[in-house]
Amino acid sequence: MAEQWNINTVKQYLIEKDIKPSVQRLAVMTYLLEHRTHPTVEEIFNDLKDKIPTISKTTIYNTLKLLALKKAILSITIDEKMVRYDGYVDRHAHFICLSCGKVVDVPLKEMIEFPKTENVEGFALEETHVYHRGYCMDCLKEN
Amino acid sequence: MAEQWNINTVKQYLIEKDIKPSVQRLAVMTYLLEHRTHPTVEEIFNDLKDKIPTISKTTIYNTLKLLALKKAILSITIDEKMVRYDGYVDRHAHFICLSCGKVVDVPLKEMIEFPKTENVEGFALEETHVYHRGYCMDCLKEN
DNA sequence: TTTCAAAATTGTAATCATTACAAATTTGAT
DNA sequence: ATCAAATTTGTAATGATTACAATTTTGAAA
Repeated sequence: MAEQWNINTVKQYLIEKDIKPSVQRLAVMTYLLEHRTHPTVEEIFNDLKDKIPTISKTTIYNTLKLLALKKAILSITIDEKMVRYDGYVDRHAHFICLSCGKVVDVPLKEMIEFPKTENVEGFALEETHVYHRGYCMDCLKEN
Repeated sequence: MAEQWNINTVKQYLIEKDIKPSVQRLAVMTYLLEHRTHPTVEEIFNDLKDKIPTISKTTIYNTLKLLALKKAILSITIDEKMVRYDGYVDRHAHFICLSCGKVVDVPLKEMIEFPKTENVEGFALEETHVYHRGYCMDCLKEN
């Protein structure tokens, strides 16, 4: 892993993004930086409630909505059932395995070119997502 | 509109895609070819029940799932709440207005290059989607 | 430090898209 | 005309997300 996060660097990151760094927000943001699995609300909640027993699922929802609004994280709609979240906001694509549901990052260099949002006329663009669907190696081997 | 569809050409299209053309499947497929609004299940159901009063929402769900599986249509997960559907399966991107929820097609020529799915190593890729989020002209004018 | 209003968090109840499932209907080959 | 398989349908269940009101925390001013 290229970067190393501690409580102060994460706190600083949130402040830069105009987010007041509460204990819960720090925990969610840190979780997403340390778990590059594109977790769901359920997964984040289940893991965080061990460290912060009083945390509620509504707070996870509120926090993720705020972090995404402030562009500190990405919300990923690649899965038809649940929204997934990504703590890394640099440009990259995503892949979901239609068999096991796993979501992984796809480096940009494996694509010809990331679409230039600036080139779409007549709209004020906020974000662009590239999603791939298919079957991962692990699932392909099993069948 | 470049293409003109009638019941026979749609029937032929379904057969080509290995889908038995029932009345309901023809109605859903025709609806998607004639309404390029990326409708939801609710919208399709509400419009079709006038022509086919006995049609059920479950059939709409079943049919859309089958059509998407056979790659006769696209299922679009650009909207966090509901899946939307597109009767056109040629390569193009989508844009959703974060204000009014409208989903429109974005021609490929407005992007540098559509990502080449063949270039992603280690996965068997089925589909690739490019989604843009932002604000449409109509909503920008109002604010 | 005390006070107090604004912000944040929490728990519960409601919403609503989607799915499960079993019954009813239709289809198509014999 | 028969009958099994495929399709359609209606209802009930599921489960992610949101609404909302109550509680707690924060942080500035006295």
